[in-house]
Amino acid sequence: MGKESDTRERLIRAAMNLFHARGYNAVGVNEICEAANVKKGSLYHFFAGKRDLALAAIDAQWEFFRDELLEPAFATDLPPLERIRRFFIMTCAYHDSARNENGQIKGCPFGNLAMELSANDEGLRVELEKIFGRIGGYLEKALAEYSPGHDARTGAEQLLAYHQGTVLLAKTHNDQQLIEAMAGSAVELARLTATATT
Amino acid sequence: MGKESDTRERLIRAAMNLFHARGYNAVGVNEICEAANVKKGSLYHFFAGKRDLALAAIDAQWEFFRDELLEPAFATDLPPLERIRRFFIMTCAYHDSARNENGQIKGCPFGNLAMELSANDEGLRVELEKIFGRIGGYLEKALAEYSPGHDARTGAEQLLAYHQGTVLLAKTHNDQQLIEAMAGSAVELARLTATATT
DNA sequence: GTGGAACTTGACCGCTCGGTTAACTTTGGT
DNA sequence: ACCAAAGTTAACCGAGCGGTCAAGTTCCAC
Repeated sequence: MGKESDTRERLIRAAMNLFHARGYNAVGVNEICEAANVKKGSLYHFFAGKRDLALAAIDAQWEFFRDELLEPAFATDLPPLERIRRFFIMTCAYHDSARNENGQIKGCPFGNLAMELSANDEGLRVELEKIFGRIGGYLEKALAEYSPGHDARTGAEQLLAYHQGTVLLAKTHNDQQLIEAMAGSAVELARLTATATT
Repeated sequence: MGKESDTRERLIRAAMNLFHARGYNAVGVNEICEAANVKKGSLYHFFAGKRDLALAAIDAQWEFFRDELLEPAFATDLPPLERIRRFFIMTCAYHDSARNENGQIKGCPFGNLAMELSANDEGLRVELEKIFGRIGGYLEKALAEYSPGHDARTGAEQLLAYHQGTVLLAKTHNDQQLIEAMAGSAVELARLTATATT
């Protein structure tokens, strides 16, 4: 019966959750192993080290983020700009439901790691850069559909920055409502750049 | 002759620079002591611990940020919205000149720490929240001058989010030019919210 | 059934972490 | 000149870090 070991998956899931909740350097491999109910030797059987596990965790986080947030938010049942609004609203809802044990908002899993690790690990920096590029792709597609022929790429980068900044502020204030409150201005920002002269 | 020991100040300066360059958890007290040319015992003579030193470093960073960036950027020699543009441009120039040894952009000293520590240390979270509030105050003042009677507070929060997100993206792409490129849209965002109906 | 790879386990490694201690030197008030 | 307080120094913690290893167990192809 295809009951292959799920050790590897448990490790990735535990690492994903712990890194998101508390950051890379604040979480030790022992803690990850305990959370995954896996002995440390097994971790080093499947992964070259903590950093390698982090790469796998980032990948898993991306798949989760794409399937649970990006794809639903940018589904084409709504007009383009309303998808962007929905992206912000769903981000707010997620952060509300996925708080830490201490009641603290976690923030963007990619933004958190990008801030903590970009200056220390070029490889991880590039990996997170790629993920931001993919998120930007969703925004760009919506903008292009809203205003064909315009420079959707730049507008997407602006909206991505606005989204990241909003989540960072929400985390710092520990108030996810801030994200939803910014949804309207995000849409206006999108409309503005899509109709700019340049 | 008033040659009081500057040990304490050297520690704060070293901690400020190292925490900004590589983050809180990635930097050890030994490294800080070496950089400050101070023995560890002296650190614990002046500070209760690493966290306490971090608080002092955040305070020093704030004074630097205020004097070198905020005050010059928001000087009233320019009209309100142009001060906001100058804030972005000066942020870009700063990040260009203050790169790490490895050529990597450091990012916002407060945003970095807020992302890394907000979920782990409520006290530090509140401290960084206060600093964001002060930065927002500068933006709010400019917005209020541009459009008296409007809700400058909300607009300031939006611009602060946009600024933080821009710096995060610049750090992740390791390209400070992105910040300057966003200056124009920041001004448009400011104009937009200052003339909104609500 | 047997052999070999995949996987698991727990003991163990060197190292660095944040922090402590006690003895010493300097400093400033009286 | 004296003394206490302030500051400095180097040796020293226990703990936890990321990582290793060799012996065991499970699993599957043949």
